[in-house]
Amino acid sequence: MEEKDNISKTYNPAEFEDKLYNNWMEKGYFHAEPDKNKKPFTIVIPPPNVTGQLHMGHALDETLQDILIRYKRMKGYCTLWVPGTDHAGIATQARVEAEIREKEGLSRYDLGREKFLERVWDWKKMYGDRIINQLKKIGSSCDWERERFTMDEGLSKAVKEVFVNLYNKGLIYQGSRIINWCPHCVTALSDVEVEHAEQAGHFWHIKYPIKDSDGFVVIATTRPETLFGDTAVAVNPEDERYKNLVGKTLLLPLTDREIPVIADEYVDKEFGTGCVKITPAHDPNDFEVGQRHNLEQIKVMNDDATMNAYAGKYEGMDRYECRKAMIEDLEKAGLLVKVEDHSHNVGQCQRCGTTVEPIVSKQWFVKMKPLAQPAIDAVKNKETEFVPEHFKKVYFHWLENIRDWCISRQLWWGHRIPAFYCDDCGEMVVTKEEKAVCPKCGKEMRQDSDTLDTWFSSALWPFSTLGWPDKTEDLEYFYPTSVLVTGYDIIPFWVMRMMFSGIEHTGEVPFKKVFIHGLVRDPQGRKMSKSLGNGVDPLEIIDKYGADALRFTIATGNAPGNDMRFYTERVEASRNFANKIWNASRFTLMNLDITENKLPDLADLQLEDKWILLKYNDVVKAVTENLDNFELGVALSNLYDFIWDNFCDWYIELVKPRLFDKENPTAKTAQYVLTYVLSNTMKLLHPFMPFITEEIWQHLPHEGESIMISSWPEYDEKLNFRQEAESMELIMHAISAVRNRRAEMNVPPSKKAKVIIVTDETEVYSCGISFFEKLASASEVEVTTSKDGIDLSAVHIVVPSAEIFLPMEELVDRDKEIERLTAEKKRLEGEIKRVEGKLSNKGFVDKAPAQVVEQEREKGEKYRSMLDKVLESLTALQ
RNA sequence: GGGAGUUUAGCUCAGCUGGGAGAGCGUCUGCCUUACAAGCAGGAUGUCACAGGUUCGAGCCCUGUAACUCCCACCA
Repeated sequence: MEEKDNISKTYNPAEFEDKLYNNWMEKGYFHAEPDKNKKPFTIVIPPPNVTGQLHMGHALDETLQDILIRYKRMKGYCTLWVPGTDHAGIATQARVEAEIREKEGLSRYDLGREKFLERVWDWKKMYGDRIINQLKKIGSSCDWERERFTMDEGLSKAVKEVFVNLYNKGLIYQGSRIINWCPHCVTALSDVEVEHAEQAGHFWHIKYPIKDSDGFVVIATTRPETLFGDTAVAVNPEDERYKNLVGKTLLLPLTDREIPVIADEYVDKEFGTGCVKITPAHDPNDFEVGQRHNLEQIKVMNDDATMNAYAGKYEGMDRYECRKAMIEDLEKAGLLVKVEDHSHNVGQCQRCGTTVEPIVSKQWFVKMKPLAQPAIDAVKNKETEFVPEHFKKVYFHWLENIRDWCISRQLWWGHRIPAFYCDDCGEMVVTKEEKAVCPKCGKEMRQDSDTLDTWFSSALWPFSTLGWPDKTEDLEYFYPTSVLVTGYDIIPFWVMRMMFSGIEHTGEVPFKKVFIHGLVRDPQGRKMSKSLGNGVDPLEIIDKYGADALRFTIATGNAPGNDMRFYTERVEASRNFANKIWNASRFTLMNLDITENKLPDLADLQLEDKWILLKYNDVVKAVTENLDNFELGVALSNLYDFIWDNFCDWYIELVKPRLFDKENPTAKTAQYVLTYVLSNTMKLLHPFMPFITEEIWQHLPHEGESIMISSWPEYDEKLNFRQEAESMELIMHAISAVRNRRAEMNVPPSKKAKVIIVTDETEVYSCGISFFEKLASASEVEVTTSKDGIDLSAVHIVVPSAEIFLPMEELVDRDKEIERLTAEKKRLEGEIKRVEGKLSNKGFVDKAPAQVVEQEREKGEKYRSMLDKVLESLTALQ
């Protein structure tokens, strides 16, 4: 829209999106500083991984946040949207390791910790901006001056502070527990990082000979290779079959070890053989049994899941190789009783899919129970509310069943655990300092080589990004944040952990609302994923259809919290909507010779002006309310309907005769109304479609620099032209009815016909004469109160307020007309019957609200009067 | 074994606190009407999963059933 008379005929977003975004950035509209005269509205972005590339999930997440932020900004809040990225420990490290291995054939151990970390930082510098630039493409109005990274200096400080605090409170501890070990990533994982999948496996029944006897017991196992770590066989104390075995000694097959038979409640008599091999170092249940019976823990695997020396001749084999080999050996030795098919749940590493090994290991843990309770209470007390509300059930379910959080990772990329050890005396110190000296022997201490779970730093994101632990002005003003926007899949990883962290460390909930959305799926309903290759690249969509079209698609067509399927066809429809807006604006601009944007003198307003202003006023109210209730999709469809159906299809058409008639004194009024309504509608639409709305707003007469810092339209009581709008709608209804009849009779628009309107509302219909001429292809319009002199066998249309006659004799097919009127008669009779049924129901009349009853009465009257007219017409035809 | 969600037009989905079933896409008819064919006008298509219940009135509330999806869970 460079020049008023040189506006491109179709919407071409590539021409202006980047230009507008850069301008917004240069002007500093995204930046926020604490402003005591305004209320704060804060969102922190769910930080995407530095290694990541923008996908549809991000596009959805960012769009929703941007809608809220832009809306609140226009509403006059001091709005801050904090952007940033996450270091994503495992993912990033794995990525860089793979690259180095591929290009140089080296492993991270070849490089050493320091050199390797340099390489990761190089990688981060190179690719860290990529995702940020992609976020900009969809129009995100983040305060880029405040961009943060989970491993930058300030956030690292917060991480240490939290670790030391929790340690001092006894909420962080080190312990040997069964953890999930990924042999591929070579690190411990927390429970949530393990995904369970049903897998077909086997149940091997193996004989364990009883010492000094010919007897044996049979145990059933799905994991025979852990046999080398067995330190007992357990039976249920109530199990009569095995009572006399308890206390006996068994010979562990393939080894020269002896293990006892013990009794423990944990064993289910009904399952398997009723005898369970106990491997405390490789199974969480066995671990607990082992604790109760004071059994030795024998780890039989190395960190890469190859067998260690305890496996004897199988040492060095991979766990599955070993399994195969030992089963063969057991069979040869006659110790294998049988093999059954058995499917069971197997844990897999969320990142690489490798089957995790439960393994006993010394790790750091966060004690969860004391932290979980306040986080549960805060949601119960509505200090933080979920939208949609039902997601709080998921949240409660997690927190109520929570177990301690394993936070140490055997990775190099991440926050190093601030614990130091003295190699001489074994002393340990936890401190925020960079270095530590042994308090006992004065020797320089060695820092723990492990790093923290990435989510440990993410959990602090809402306050660490605002300067915590320092008491900054930002923290004071912007915290707690207003809304957190994220997908339901991330509730256990992140939402929950931010909640208890915020409450524990700042004494306040980190956000007042959690706005949960669903997942973006492919047209078959599958999750979009790299391996399936079914992902749609948001950047390609933006290139082709524009960011606004993508945003529209994503923000509409589904309810909050539900998954959505992504169809390119829907983006096309969205782009078409943008094109519609574009052309309506072109039309407006082409017919404009005013330079001010203001409401015209209300006394000059015509019927259609009042109608569109009322509709506009209604849409202001609806959109505002829906945005306040997080019903973004509903708000957007309010705008879609208003713009397309009301503004374009009706108002522009209604106003054309005036605009094109230079003599018409109300032509200017129409220009003012067009400008006012269009310009304000662009404001309402701006949070959803920021680019096209800015572009159009700039070309219309306006005040201020940019639509994005203009003020949000408000409902205006003086535009509430209810009665005039009703009159206008009578006319519109009649026009539609005439169009309908003409279409049914296949009358081309070029063939004009006379229209005679018989009505009591002559004043109203007289106002509508020009509309009938323009919109209903009328050659001449006569408005009268009497049917005298009208040929009643003409085409006859009955609408609630009038009867309309189209004297087009050559087109009237008598039989068809009778058929149609008979059908209409039937329909009206049906309606009348329904209404009368209702009204004769005493229960309805007595109990339904008076207003509803009155409505029914009016309907009844309307139908009866229409029926009379139809009957009259039928009589005349026959 | 627990928990959650979904079930509405051919497809994908809306339907706010219960008061005559909607949109987009697709489809059919007619239109290149000086903003827009990425368009205009008009049309067709639904036992709102099923069975009960509450109510004057149920797509919406309650109970149960079925199908699908997802999450959680240590039966070796």
